[in-house]
Amino acid sequence: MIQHNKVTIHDVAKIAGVSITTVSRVINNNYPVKEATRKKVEEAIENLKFSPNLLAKGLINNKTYTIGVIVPSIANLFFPAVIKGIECYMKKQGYIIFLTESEGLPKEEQRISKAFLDRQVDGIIIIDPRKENIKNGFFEDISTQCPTVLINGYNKGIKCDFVLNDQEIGTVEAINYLIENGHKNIGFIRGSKSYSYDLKEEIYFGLMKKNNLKLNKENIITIEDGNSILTSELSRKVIIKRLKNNNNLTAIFACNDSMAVGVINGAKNIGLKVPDDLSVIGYDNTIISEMIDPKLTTVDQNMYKLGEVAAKRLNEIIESKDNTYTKTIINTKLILRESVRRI
Amino acid sequence: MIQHNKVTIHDVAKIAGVSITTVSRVINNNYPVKEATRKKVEEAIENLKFSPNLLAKGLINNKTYTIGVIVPSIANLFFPAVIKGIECYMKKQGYIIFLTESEGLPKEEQRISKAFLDRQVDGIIIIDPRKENIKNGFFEDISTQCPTVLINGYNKGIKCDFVLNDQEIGTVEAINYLIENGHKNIGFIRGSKSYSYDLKEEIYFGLMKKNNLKLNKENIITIEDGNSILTSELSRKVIIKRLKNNNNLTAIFACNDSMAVGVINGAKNIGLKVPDDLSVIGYDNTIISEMIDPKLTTVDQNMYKLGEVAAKRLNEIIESKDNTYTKTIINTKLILRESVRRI
DNA sequence: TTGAAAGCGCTAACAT
DNA sequence: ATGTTAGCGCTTTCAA
Repeated sequence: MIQHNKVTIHDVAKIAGVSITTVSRVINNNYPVKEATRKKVEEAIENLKFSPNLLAKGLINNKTYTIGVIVPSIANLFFPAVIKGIECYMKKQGYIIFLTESEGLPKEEQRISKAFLDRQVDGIIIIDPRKENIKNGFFEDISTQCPTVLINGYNKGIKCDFVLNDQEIGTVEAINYLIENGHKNIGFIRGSKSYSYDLKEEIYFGLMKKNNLKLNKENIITIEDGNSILTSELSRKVIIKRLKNNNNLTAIFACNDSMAVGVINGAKNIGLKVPDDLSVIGYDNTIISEMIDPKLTTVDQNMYKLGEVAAKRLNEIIESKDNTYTKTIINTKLILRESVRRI
Repeated sequence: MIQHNKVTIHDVAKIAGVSITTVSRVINNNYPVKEATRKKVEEAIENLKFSPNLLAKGLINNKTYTIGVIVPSIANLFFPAVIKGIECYMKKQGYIIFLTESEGLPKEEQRISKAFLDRQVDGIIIIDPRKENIKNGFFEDISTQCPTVLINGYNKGIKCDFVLNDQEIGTVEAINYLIENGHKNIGFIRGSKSYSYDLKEEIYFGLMKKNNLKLNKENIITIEDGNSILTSELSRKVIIKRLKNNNNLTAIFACNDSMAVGVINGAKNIGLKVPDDLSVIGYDNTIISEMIDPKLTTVDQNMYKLGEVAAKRLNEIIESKDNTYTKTIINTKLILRESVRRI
């Protein structure tokens, strides 16, 4: 590619017949410039289609109007909503976003964070950060070098800014809803490794106990990959096996919508009607919950707001309005649709 | 936020007791350095946790290892797959990606492109670029300033690099498949404004004619927004209306999977079984096509590959291996699942 | 109101 | 093999 010689502030100065200092003053409008001079400079800028090199500016100002965002995967139904929330907010502040996928690998999170730092980003947001990197102090370290906000990850005693959805309340509401509707034999389907699944399972146990409902290990169904393109299909298969074996369940709580979809399809496959024969409740309120038949009753994670609030918080840190570490909880909301019935 | 003083090449030089030039040489490994000196420098780098400022490097080298990607919307089922294709390829080459949403607005595409240029990106990829900005020469102009590749947008006579999926063949195969399966009354559902819908409709008309099938204006169903969260629901409503009015259709071609899902759900709502009473074929092969019941027969757009090929092409341009403009067509593939039956 | 000059952190001749 | 110096494109003292 033959690179055109980029026009610089020098070219503008030459054409306008002034010094580069004056051009800079016109551009940034931060020192008095005689009106006539300003006109000349503005014309030169216009004619040459000059636009300042932000690398050079960044080098001096220690400000790039750039932030970095790390996400496990973008080809997924809910992370994009969070990202959208971040982007909409930051865009208004004049920022542009580096977006990179970690594929859920702790080492990748580290590599990417460093790549961001090298590029002098003004801030970093990590969506669904790996527990490992929270616990080992990696993000605490990054936080000291650059404003950082973690979305949907948390560990006590770690000095970082956290923004979380209220998984606890969300899960409680969902499972209580099943119980209130007369369900006693409630299954629980989850992915293998994530703080989120552990937390939800804990709550499930607690509520079952509290309501004197039968706790059966067989009712906990775990699939390997809870968060990929395969999740729905894995869930479908496993649920068919489970229901064929021993179907005493009247309802299932799924840790996310993809699993819920798999459960619904699996139930259909073996001739069970949802919600007539089996009630299903999901988590996340992704777009799929509107598309599936029956429409999915699920917990709205408020992903967009999660992103927006994290961005807002990041902006505060960047602008030094606040230098304490905070933990912000975003409320969830149970969305009633068609996949749960009263028995 | 209290910014720590960042450690620079000077600090390393001081600690190692050498000049900054020597440090630079060790880092870039491009000039001979005595082994002992190298050791000293490497130790200093290690101790200070030095990492070079890429703004400064970029300023000199005219190379930022950064590319910009513009996409209409990220909260969508198929763009993320394209982006993933781009990211995976570019990541291997050491690049990092600016990702920004245009919300389908031509002015935004322009604003963002300029923001990228100001940040000295090494290249730009636009997914689903607005026709307006192709035709008015905007992207042609950008192409002269910076390596640029357009995905799924095209106009004759415009000097740009294009990467496209073969919508023509894809549509022909899909509709022919319906015809081969004995369908004669075939409906067509589309969004309102996009080159893509026009093209598909044209092909639909052509094939119907060619096969002496009845062409009925009523069989063309247009919904306002073909590409948003609302698409599926809009399609569901409109199809219910259409089928209730006058149901002579045995099959429907949907311009994308979201519409197809709406059609399937609408059919179910009024007691029609898919594919027993109505066959449905989609376009895109998004994740939803596997999740819906029945699983959707659709055209695989090969979104990942689309992104990958565009990235590869961009890389070629950046590395000056080629300075002609090319048009690359990615083949599509009909994916047979469960939503079409022979009659 | 304007300009000269130093310098942001780095690289690359050029010199030694 | 190593260091000195100019300079990438810009901002900001300082001086005029």
